[in-house]
Amino acid sequence: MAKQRKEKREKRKGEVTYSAESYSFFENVWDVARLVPKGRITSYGAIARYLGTGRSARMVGWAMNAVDKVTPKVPAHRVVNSQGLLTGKHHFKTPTLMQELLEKEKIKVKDDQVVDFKTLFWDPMKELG
DNA sequence: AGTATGACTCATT
DNA sequence: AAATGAGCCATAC
Repeated sequence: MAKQRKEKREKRKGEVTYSAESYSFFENVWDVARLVPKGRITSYGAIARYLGTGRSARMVGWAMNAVDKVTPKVPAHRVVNSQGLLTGKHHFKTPTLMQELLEKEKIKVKDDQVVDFKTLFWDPMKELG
């Protein structure tokens, strides 16, 4: 029994097996995240709102937590919180990776906060809808 | 099965 | 202007 459970777990890790609803939700989150242009950023809440789930920004965070398990890759580093703060940096391979990736795209970061956040902000509602 | 926990956000104080 | 509380809802334990 324990073995079965373990196998189930492994499978889960490798694939994306959520309930039908959350499955599409996660997929949508990733899709939107992938649409964020290089050198721009967006926020969890913006994605949530674009998907119509309004206040479930936390779930967007959960979706980001799962980007390891999914392809093509999702530029999770381009998703920050509503203030432009790099709140998710501890979930990257190294705590500094997120900032490094951003700086690679000419996005300046100071004290874990994106400089010119307002200017660089990419709103899916505006850009897509 | 119920509680705790977030890569969040908004309103209120 | 900074701190606090409440809403959010899928996972983890």
